[in-house]
Amino acid sequence: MKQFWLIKTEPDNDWSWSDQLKKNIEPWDGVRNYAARKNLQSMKKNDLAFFYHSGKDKCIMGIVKIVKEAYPDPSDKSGKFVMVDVKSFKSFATPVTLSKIKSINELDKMVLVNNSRLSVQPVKKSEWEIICKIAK
DNA sequence: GCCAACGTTGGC
DNA sequence: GCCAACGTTGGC
Repeated sequence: MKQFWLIKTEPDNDWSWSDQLKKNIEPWDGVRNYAARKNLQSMKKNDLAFFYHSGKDKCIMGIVKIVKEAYPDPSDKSGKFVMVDVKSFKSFATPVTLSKIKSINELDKMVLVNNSRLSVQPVKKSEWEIICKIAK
């Protein structure tokens, strides 16, 4: 069964949606958190993930597709952490902001709302569909 | 193995 | 720029 995710990035000093669009396929490296790693390892090829900007924007910019499942992250010397490859999939006509998400009752259980610090989060199918509807 | 102290993240 | 929340570290 296909699963849904949300991955976060800081567009100013890290990686932005426009960078992602330029590159098309890009390894999602640099995750150094065990909860996030667990989620990365649960990702399956062809799963979809929201691409979220933290910091100034605080909105979901679009969707990426997982094109390669978890494999060792070469930027991690300890060899403990993994990364996946993601491919640009769809750009939202209207980015979905955090305040919008918070204003919707059905979305108040989202990990994004309750644990904003986790950088790789699972998203429920129902939540996914609501957000896609908003973004068109 | 517990837990206090510290550092980092991210929304406001 | 502040601070709350959380994760990690390290001493015991």
